[in-house]
Amino acid sequence: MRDPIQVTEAELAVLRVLWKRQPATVRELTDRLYPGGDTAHYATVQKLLDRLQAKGCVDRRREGRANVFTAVVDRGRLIADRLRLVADQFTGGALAPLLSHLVSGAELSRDDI
Amino acid sequence: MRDPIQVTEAELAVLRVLWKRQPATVRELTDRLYPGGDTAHYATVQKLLDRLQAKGCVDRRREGRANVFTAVVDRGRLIADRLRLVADQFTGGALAPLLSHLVSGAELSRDDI
DNA sequence: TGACAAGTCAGACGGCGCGTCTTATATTCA
DNA sequence: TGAATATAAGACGCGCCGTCTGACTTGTCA
Repeated sequence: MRDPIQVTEAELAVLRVLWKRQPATVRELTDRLYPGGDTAHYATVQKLLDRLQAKGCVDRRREGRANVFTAVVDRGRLIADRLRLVADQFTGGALAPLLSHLVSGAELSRDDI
Repeated sequence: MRDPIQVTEAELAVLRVLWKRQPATVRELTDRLYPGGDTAHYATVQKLLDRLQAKGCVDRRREGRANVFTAVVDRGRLIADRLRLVADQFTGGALAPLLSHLVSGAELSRDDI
């Protein structure tokens, strides 16, 4: 099976913006993440996008002289992968035992099923 | 609220042994984790126990010339903390949205509730 | 008692990932 | 052509993690 996608906090911040405003340039993303950001911040976002692309989370498309980025993984996929990691570490991969720890904090559980 | 406990993979391996054979000396743990391990592995386990104690996961008690360790957190506590982190990152802290990603892989969900 | 084995403790090390930043190069347009 | 804007590649510092070394303490037994 494909191995789970692991995303860092800064990378996730980029994805969060992308999920809202789908195709976006580096500049648009930078303006949202670092309002009034300078050249360095711009390059930071670029590097994060590089790594996101390497992880298969993002698609890069040339448009004019700029790159336009699109997210190719959704939030649910990342969540599922993270939960799988937790399951692997704690319950030998079984997902069911995790349920009990969720419902202790969640109240509308019956509706979901 | 107290902040969630974060444990690394090697630290978790120590805890897994402890959860089975409750009070245990460094030697016992080392023999289980590094069969035929030398002095260096012994020291590694010691350092891991140091860090586990600093994180409040383990209790150290002197017995003769040796230290005897006991786990003071259970697996469920660590799982709950990890799930909380996932929720914070992806759903703004809400646990309920995580449920749907669990049931896709788990089948006995009705029994748990 | 003195020497030796066994355990403890503090600290340093290499590697790696993450977020950041610098620099050099390419592209577009007035 | 030159200025503005974008890209691309790489280096940097920091912190964490797992490991390992060495000096010190504690108990045991001839």
